[in-house]
Amino acid sequence: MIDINFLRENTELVKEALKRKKFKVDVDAVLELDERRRALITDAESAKAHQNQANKQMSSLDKKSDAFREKIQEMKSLALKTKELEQLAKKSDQAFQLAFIELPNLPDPSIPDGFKENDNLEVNRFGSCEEVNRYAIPHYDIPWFDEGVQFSKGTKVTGAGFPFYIGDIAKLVRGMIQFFLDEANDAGFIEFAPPILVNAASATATGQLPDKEGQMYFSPSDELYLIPTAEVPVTNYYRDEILDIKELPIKHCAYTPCFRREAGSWGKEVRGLNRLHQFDKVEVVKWVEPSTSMDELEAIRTHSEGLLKQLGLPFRTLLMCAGDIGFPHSKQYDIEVWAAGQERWLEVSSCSNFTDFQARRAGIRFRNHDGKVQAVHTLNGSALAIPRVLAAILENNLQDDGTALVPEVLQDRTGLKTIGKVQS
RNA sequence: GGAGAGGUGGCGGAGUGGUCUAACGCGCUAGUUUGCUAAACUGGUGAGGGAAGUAAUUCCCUCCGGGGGUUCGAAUCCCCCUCUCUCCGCCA
Repeated sequence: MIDINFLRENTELVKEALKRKKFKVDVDAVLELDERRRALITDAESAKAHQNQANKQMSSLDKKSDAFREKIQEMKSLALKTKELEQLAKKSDQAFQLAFIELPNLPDPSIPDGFKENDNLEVNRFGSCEEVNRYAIPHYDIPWFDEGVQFSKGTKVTGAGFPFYIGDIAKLVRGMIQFFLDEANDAGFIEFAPPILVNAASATATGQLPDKEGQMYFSPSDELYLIPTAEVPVTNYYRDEILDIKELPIKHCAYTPCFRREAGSWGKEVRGLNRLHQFDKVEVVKWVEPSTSMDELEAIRTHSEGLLKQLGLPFRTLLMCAGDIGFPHSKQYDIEVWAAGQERWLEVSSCSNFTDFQARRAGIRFRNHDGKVQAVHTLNGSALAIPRVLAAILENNLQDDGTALVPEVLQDRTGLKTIGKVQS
């Protein structure tokens, strides 16, 4: 959530900033609820204070005296009135919280305006997508692809979008996970192996709830959500804690499978590995001192870009426009890999600065140099999402004999130099 | 899954209806003393929210695992949930 004090004091500025995002909000309604809530809280608290004081006097009275009996009668009605006022205050506070939590984070001034894909600003590019590999074809059209990534078996066992990876492809997936984790470790991210089911409080803290309710798999009997990204359990590790400023920045990474319902986005654009309900991803997460967070965002972006460079895959980095970034995001880069067979860009990483939005919501704070408790800034980045990287490797690295060259950094980890069958 | 015991501040730990403004100890911190360190002594030491003030600050409300209840009044009594420990069962 944003800072309520900032909202009260800079209402117009907040309104203008939120107009840049795609979310419909009614700032005035929130402020009205806030005022109403505060008035009712003041009423309830002064009634309670009065009652407390009267109660204190009672302890000095003899319980058997008439004075005590009289006082009790008086107190009964006082208590009743206090309870009523407290109920009103509680209800109005809940109404406020409900509306307040629907306000998205403010977009950073440095990001471009816009609501469409081509409003995003390309800020970096590596490799060439014009220099066509004449052997490249879409990964799902590669003759041996169906054998290595078995959608039909996955559909039988689970449903669409849950493929089996077989043999060398499975090894390649494992090798990538290993490579990404090794790189993150080398960059100072301490590894987590987190739970992949989370409760509603966690999903709310990181901003998946209420905004993306329908996008997560949910187990009603346990009231647990399957994580859409490792960000959720990893960020919540420090929920409701006050961190020591000397510990900052805290850096963690985690490999997890990720689960997304992707309701309503099934179709031609999502063939093969382009979009799955379950996929593997390595995520990096940081908790930082607020003044450093924009630099830390650049560091995450550079880290993720470095992975693609080492894999030798062409990519571009987009600075996302205000209308295209997520609910809790302030600034976000998307990194897209070039899939030479499909001749399209595939998003393989999203690097985000949530500023203090997530941290305030999640109660992750630190004691600043003045000794005051303040929300940290949280950031995260995919480093990287595996199926689309796999798709890019298969497409971009196809050779004249029909096999695909395994990137050098993965060769030792997998024991493979090439993947697939030689064409007969 | 069954039985029992528990969950109190940063930590240990007392408290079984009003004097809890949570004792006492440890830790941390400021000061005094001191050639330095240590020790001793003295004071301070949480979070969230509300009101007033430019502000430093002051006053108030809430918080003893979570939620609900009883009561004029709950850390304390009742109900539900949850977690930890011990024993038993089951099990990758």
